[in-house]
Parts: sequence; C-alpha cells; structure tokens
Amino acid sequence: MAVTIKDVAREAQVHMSTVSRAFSMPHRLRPETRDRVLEAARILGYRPSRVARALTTGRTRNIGFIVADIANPFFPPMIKAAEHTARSRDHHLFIADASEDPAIEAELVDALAKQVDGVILCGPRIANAKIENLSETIPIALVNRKVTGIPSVTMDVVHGARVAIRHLLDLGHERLAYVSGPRQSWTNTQIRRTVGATAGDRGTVTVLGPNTPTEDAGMAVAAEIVRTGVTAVLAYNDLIAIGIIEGLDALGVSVPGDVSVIGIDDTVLGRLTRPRLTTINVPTADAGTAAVDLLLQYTAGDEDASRPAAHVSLPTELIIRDSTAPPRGSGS
Amino acid sequence: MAVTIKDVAREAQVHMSTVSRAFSMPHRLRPETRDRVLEAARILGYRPSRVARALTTGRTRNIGFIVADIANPFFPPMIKAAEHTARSRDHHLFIADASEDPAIEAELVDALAKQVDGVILCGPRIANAKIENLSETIPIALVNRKVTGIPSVTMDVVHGARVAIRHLLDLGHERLAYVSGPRQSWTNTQIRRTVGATAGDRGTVTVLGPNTPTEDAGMAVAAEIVRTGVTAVLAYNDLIAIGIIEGLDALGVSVPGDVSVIGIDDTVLGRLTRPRLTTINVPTADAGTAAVDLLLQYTAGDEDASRPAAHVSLPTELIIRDSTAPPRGSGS
DNA sequence: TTGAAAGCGCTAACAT
DNA sequence: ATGTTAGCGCTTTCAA
Repeated sequence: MAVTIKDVAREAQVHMSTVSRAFSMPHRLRPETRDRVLEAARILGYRPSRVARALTTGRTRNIGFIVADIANPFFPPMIKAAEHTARSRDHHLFIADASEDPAIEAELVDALAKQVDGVILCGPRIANAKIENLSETIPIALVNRKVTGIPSVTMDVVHGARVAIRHLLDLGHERLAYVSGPRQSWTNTQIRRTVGATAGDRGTVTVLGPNTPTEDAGMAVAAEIVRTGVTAVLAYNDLIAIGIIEGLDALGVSVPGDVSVIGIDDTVLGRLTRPRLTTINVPTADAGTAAVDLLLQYTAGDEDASRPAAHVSLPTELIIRDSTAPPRGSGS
Repeated sequence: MAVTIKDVAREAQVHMSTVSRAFSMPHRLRPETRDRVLEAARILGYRPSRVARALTTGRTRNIGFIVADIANPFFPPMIKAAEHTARSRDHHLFIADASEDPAIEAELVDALAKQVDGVILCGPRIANAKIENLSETIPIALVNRKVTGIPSVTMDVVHGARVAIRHLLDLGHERLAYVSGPRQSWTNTQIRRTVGATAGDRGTVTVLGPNTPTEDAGMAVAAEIVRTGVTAVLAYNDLIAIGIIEGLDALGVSVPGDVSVIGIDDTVLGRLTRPRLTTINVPTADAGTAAVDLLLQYTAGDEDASRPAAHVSLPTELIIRDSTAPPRGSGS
C-alpha cells in the first residue's frame, strides 16, 4: 500500500486531481505540468490503485473467464489468447474452473460479478434461461453457445461435422456412430443434429452417450461401439476419440483397420497418438481473442439496452490423418 | 452496481455497520438481528462489494498466478488445482502468461500487484535478485525455484533425474545426453548439475542446449543427438522428449531401438505417443495447491518481517514405459 | 488549466 | 449489541 496519488501530488506540487488527470486525461494538462507529474510518479514508483479507481468509476478493468475444465487441452490455448488480448486492452483476467458443473458455473458468475466488468462463459453447461438471467446482472459473452441477445463466438461445428461424416461416407462406411459429449453442451447438440441429416440415406448414425468429455469416457464406450457393429465413429472431442482408440485397442479392434475414428478440436494430442488422429480443427485461440473483444466492446458502450448482440462464427476444417480408412472388405 | 450495504441496512432497519458485521463478524450480533439482516440481504440479492472491501481492508482476496506458458501441458493441472484451492479459501485467481519472457514476467507482477494480496510465480524465468526485489513490494510464492527468504514449493527433480540416469545406466547405456531447457529455469539447473554427478564413472553425459521447452525444439535437437553418438537421452520435459522422438524418427533413428529417451513431467502426452514415453512424474496439481496455501499463510500473518519462509518439496517418481531399452548390441 | 470537495461501498475504531 | 464517524485512493463535477 505504498505510494498514493497524494504522495505524487505533494512531490509534484500540484493537487491530487491534477495527478489523476495526468494519467486519465493527459491532454487536458499543460505539457510542463503533465511532465512534472509523470516524472514525480516515476521517481516515486507510483501506480494508480486499480481498486480505488474501480470504486469510483464502477469499472474494474477485469474480466472473468469461466471454463468447464482447465485441464481439458481444448481450453489452454483459448485462455492464453484471451489473457493476451485482455492485457493488450489493459484488462486482467480471472480464471475459474467450473468442473463441468452447471451449478458451480452459475455460482462462479455471481462470485466474480462484483469485481469484473463482464464474464466470458466458455462451453457453458448452464441453461439458456439461466444465462439470460445472469446477463441481467453482468455483461456476458459466450463461447460455443448461442443465446439471443447475448454476444457470442461459436465454431462452425455444423460444417465440421458435415465434412467429417461425408469423409466417412466417401470412404465407404455405411454404419456410423456419433459418440456424444455432455448433454448440456450446445456444440454437442449441433453435432448430434447434423450427423443424421448428413448421412441421409447413404448411411445410418447411431448416437451413443451422453458422455463426459474425457479419455476415460471414450474407453468406456468402446465396448458399446463394437456391439453396435458400426465401422466408423465421430466423437464429441479428441479426448473421447483417443479414449475410444485405446479402448478399442484393448478389445483387439484395430483403428482404422476395423473401425475408423474421427475426433473434434485438433488438440496437440491428436498428432501424438498412433494412429495419428483424424480430427476437426477448431480455432480455439481465435475464439479466446474474439470473445474478449466482443465483451469489451459490449461493455464499453454506455447504453446497455438495445444494442444488437454480435455473433462471430469461426471456420472449422477437417484434418485427415491416420485414424480413418475405408471399411474392411471394401476392396480398396 | 445494484444493491449496496445501505439498501440492506434500510431494509433490515439497522445501521450499515450492523450489516457489515452480519457478514464479517456474525457472532458479535444478536441472533435475531443477524438473521433479519441476512434475510434482508438475501431478499435484495446483496453481495458485498469486494472492491470496496479491498479498499478499506487493504486485502483484495485475490491472487496472481503467473506461468511461463499456459499452453504448456505442464501448467493447466497446476492452474486448476490452484484455482480450486484459492476458491475454497474465498480467493480469486488472476491468470497471466509470461510467454517465457523474464521482462514480461516482472512487468506482470507489477501490473497485478495493486489488486492482489500476493503473486505465485511458476517456473519463474526472472533472476533471483529481481524476485527478491519484487517480493519487497508484494508477497511472492515460488513454484520450482528456491530463493532464500521466499516461500516456495519445488518438485524433487534432483531425485527424479538421479533415478532416470540410473535407469539408463542400469540398462547398459554409457554415452548419455541431457537435452536442457531454458537457461533461466531453476529446474533445468538442478537437473543439469545432477546428471553428470550421477553418471560418475559409469558413463558420460553430454549437455545439449539450452532449448525452449517445446516440441519443435526437441525435433530440432534430434540431429545433434545423432551426431554426438549417445545412446540415451534425458530431456528437460515431455514436450522436448516427444519432439526428440519425432525428430529421431524422421531421421530414421528408432526409439528405443537405437536411442532411449526419457522425459520429465509426466503430462498426458506421454501416455499417448508411440512408443509411450518413459518419464518422471511430478505432482503439478499438488504444487498448485501447496503454493496457494503457502502464499495465503504468508499473507495472513501480520508481522511481515522475520517469519521464516516455508519450503515445500514434493516427491517425484520414474514412470517406466516404452521409450527406454538396453542399447543396441547389448546382448539382452 | 488547475484546485476544492464530494462520494464510490465498505470497514474499523470509537461511542453509547 | 448497535450506531457514528472517519477514512481507504481515486475520479469527477463544479469553481475559479
């Protein structure tokens, strides 16, 4: 609690309001005065108290960033990008991990609300209604969820899933499965709706799940995959996909020999597994950056009502690697 | 900025100081009064402003958590554990990514200093002197670094490296290499010092590097490994180890057939690569928890001086998987 | 262009 | 056991 605005004022022989201005509206000061103040501040090592500033202005210049699971490799690049972007706008980022639990997630928003200007919910697990609810208390931006009136950035998983299913179809697979993720995930719903429609009459898609988005869940579902007799599966994310491959392997089922597997997210993991994972790339870092920008822009305006909430959709792309191949006996 | 302590006071027909007490020292209130206040607060949806509270008490109940690279899989489990621990102590966590840059790291401490009670530096890249320096401004706790007078939690990499080298020696390797990490890393120094001493006259250890702790760096160093003619290498971390395996593979050198490779950290990645990575497990989540506890305990005391700084050392363990084997032609 | 003064929401002596 | 009062460090009218 060392040096305050008063110390600088005394040192620079001006009133504290002048010191304040030297930082917040430097152009409204005579250059000599401004320089004298800034110099005094430098000498004393003065940094304005963000806390005190927040109390008067009502703006904390902090952002809350809530994710379902920090340890899920999907999130770190997003967090990193968000933090860098926030910092470049002179904002700091609170990180919070909701443990895939909607109740915790909502509680986190409330807990953070008092010391942030807004909250970014990444892959929220709470219901739309609750989100609308919370957004009346505090500005919210969403990643991978669309709610009317609330700014959001989504990844075009519909396109991704479509391309993935077609890839499988083109390979000659006719019996497919979608291993779904958490029930509350918007992304999951999008994909689930897409897969059947895309297959059309070229193939059938069995939906397995819901599952927690973990490797373990993937391993656990392997037996069921075998039982259904499908020859290709699309998984909710890389973690599940990798678990499936391991589980299948343990069952003596080879990938892609017996079953083809596609993941989603294109995390580092996919390049490392053997076979290397065919997956859908989603621009997580871009999403982090976009979310921060969206929130700040939403937050900056003065009239909170009636500004149309912006939606950003980011492109996805199929990355074909080694976990997909024509079905056994397809003669290719 | 909705409901304040005054609103609650009015609603509950008491003075605002009573409301304040209902939250901070409930036992000093008559039960009926306390209940009335709490009920009023509940009805109005009141939450104390942490900002205003911080301004008066001088304690923000926030912690800064600075890491070299959020996207390095070594950190997320640590961040997650730290966040959970902090939250259970009613603290919030600022996350910041120093991009492996000492200057940014120091700047981050300064930037956060005004709105946190203390900062946790994970795998700091800044010099000891600078850390001592900063710690005069703001309480600091360290992960993977030891500085006299500053609380820290370290992983026992000396033991880990020793066991790893012995494993290699026992396998029959005599020409070893240590592929080092960032020069500023304390862990790196510890390991570097240990490897040679452990090999003693049973083998030679060539040190390669320094390197940035990334897969790319590992790939880049593969050629040099081949050139030195060593048959086994210990890498600064899993990322580099995995890069080395890839790089070696690209050069037609097989692991562990021609060269054995050991990583450090035991991140998820190591179980996924083929061959699966032999590595040293370090308890990153425990470190996150311990660091928060250490900092809060350091922060809680009233006399800042002369309290002996606590040091916590966490155990490490060699995980033998498939990337290590006897050297070619060892007859086994 | 600068100073004076009020006040952000809360806590912490100090009264009573 | 509860009310009064004085700030915490800063920004922001309002004056000058």
